[in-house]
Amino acid sequence: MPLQAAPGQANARKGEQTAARILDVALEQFSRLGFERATLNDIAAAAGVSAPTLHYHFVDKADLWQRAMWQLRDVIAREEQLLQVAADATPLALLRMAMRLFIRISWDHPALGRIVMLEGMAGGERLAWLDKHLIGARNRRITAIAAAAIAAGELQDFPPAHIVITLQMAAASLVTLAPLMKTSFGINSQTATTRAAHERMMVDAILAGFMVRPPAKTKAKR
Amino acid sequence: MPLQAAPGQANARKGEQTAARILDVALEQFSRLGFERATLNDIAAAAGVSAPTLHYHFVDKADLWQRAMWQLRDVIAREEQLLQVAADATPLALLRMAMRLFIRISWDHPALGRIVMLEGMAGGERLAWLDKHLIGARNRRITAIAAAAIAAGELQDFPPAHIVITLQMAAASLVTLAPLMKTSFGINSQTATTRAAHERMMVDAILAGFMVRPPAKTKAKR
DNA sequence: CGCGTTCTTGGCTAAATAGTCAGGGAAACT
DNA sequence: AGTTTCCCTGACTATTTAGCCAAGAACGCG
Repeated sequence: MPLQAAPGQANARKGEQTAARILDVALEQFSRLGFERATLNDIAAAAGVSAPTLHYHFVDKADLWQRAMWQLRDVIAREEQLLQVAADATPLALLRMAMRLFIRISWDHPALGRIVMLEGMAGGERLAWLDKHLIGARNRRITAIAAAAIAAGELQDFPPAHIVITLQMAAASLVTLAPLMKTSFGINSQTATTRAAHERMMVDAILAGFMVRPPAKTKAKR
Repeated sequence: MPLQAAPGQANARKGEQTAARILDVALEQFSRLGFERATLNDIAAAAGVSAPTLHYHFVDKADLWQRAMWQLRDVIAREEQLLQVAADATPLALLRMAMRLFIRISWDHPALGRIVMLEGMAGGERLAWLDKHLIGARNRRITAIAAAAIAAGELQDFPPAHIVITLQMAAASLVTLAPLMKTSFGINSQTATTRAAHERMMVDAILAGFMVRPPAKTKAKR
């Protein structure tokens, strides 16, 4: 069940435009509030339509949720593609690349991180859907990369799944918890400088910490 | 607004017992589902009382939420105490200690991590309350420790707040995202072995990664 | 036992929410 | 212009939810 047609089409039927607008709003609201906290009334209002319009374009609240999530499909597919292209690099290089991609996605599409956290801690059918259609394959692929890096002696020997989840959470933490950062520290997570500092930290500290202590030394970067 | 009396008292009035039972259930449900997803009916049912009983013991849903959260006060206070006692250790040692404590709390009181994530990504008045009464002082205290460690040349120079949040998220990730771990990897996060592996990883990889590369070498641990 | 206090409940209200439906307006095609 | 298809809405319903109240049950204490 992909989207009905390519978006942004010049002469897209009018309905598709409003459907797209609704989906944008829905993704935002669902990812911020979760499935039940987000109300159809609010989504409709924010999209500039009235409530029954939602039921014209989408059969259900659940259907709307799935369609909204499906928008993220392209984002993840693109990531997958990039990893595919570089598939002959060393596992460690792949992992570093995956991490950078994850940070980029976290900043450019913060909804994804929020959704994964929200549903990942709640469990249930929506998590099952996400695992099946959005994040499962990707999680397991990156985990396989980590396992390969361990087997190649490039990474310390910890459970690969632990490594991957921890890296993901660490990478997404600043953006996903943006309100907390603001409240507790007065820090605005969305800025480019914050992102740059975080990316540097993830590579130079976190990923470096996972690497097997080098025989001699790493390429001194700073 | 502390709890009405010391719990566990032998001849605690009957009402206090049920109130305590309600608070337990409420903490669980609120932390799993968030404020609005958790319903008073469900909480009452799970606590074995009928709905109006909640309004006898607590004025409001909001009041119930705050009281439920307040239970975590002791947990955090105890942590604070331990850090206080060791206040003369090096900043790095303190930070390592704080991390270990955080991991312990994550496993023993998983509700805390869930709440921080839920409200920390949603923002709003409840996050403000949490910051004021539960996690704000603690966040800023640990951040100060990190800053001291940087100043002492023990830690790489990244924004202390970034370090602290990232460490916390990494420490709590496995337990907080237990359903995701189960769904995507078939891993049960709650087990002691999982926890042990995670703690080892946090110290040997993550925290080690943050440390300033030693002049010669670290005390080879393994 | 008698009586007041503490605790709990069934039965209610008002508000909000997901979802339905018939009708109307706009666009497109003939 | 006429007509068909597409798109949207106002007005409704059923259900769920937080919260209220009066009555009664359980308990403690003289």
